[in-house]
Amino acid sequence: MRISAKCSVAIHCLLLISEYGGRLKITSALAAESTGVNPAEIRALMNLMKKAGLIDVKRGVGGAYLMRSTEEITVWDIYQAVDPYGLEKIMGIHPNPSDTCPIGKRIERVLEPSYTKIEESVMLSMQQLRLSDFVETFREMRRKEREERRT
Amino acid sequence: MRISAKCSVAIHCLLLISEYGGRLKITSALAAESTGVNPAEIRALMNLMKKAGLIDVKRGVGGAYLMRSTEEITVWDIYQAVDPYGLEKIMGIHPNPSDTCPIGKRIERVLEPSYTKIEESVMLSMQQLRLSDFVETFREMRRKEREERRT
DNA sequence: AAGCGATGTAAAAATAAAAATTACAATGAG
DNA sequence: CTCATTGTAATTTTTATTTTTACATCGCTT
Repeated sequence: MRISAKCSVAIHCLLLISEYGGRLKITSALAAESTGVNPAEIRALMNLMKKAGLIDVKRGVGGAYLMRSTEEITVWDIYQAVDPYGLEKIMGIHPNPSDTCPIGKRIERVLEPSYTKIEESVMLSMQQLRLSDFVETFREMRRKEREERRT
Repeated sequence: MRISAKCSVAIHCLLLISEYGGRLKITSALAAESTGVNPAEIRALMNLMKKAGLIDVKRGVGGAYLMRSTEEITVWDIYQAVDPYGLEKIMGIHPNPSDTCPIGKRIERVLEPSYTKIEESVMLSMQQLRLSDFVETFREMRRKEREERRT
């Protein structure tokens, strides 16, 4: 799992729960198999989503369950739960500017307001994407594939 | 320079050119001193911006110069020049999903359209931010500081 | 209440990405 | 021709992240 695919893995897990949670018990072993990611990492990820109130994970018996409808879970909710400092990765600020140079000593404060704007627009677009959108895309995809096979 | 501060360093360099390029020759050594980043990295960064047509860098004699007005250089221009794959860092997709699991084998295609939307919104907000905005913020900041000192 | 299949989580090890450094050929003005 | 400088490749170092291992804990089930 390079360059933070955390959010993708999290969505993958949520889709497993949403689409197969009724029939199968979604354990870390099952999700690990499906995602290709280590069970311990899956457990850590699931645990973060549990703490954020998105899912419930049963100890002892095992299994994960949605705590909200798929319309009530946005990508922003997931992203925040699972990779809270992720956004800083696109726009980090260099840590050792000169404190004698007029630009250097102000650069952080000069960049900050604009970076905040960018982050806000990411937040906004993530808030507009819901787990239900992925569910629909997935189901639509299967439907089409089935049709194709019939022709 | 951790977690891709490339864009920040690039903006820092452009501000040096814009604000002090008339009086000083902006060399990699000078920019390295001001940013706290290695001269070789500065040269690489400047070279990328040169290739993107944002600045001109004189070989032999040295020095960097803007090729467009500060209004005509957006953060998106800079970001694209300097860190073209940067956006993938916020939303990477896990590389080894199961190809037998119904979710696993479709996950990449399920995620992609939404991720594209997010990237487009980042692009849009970066396109709305110009180098001139940073110049203004910088000058305004100095002006206020001078005023404060007078009281 | 013992067994069992799970989770939660810490710690260690491995891996990969990114950055810093070094080095030097190429450049072009004077 | 000299000199300060760029362009760039190669190497080393550093740091972040992931993977793995391990095990205490949990709570059904029998």
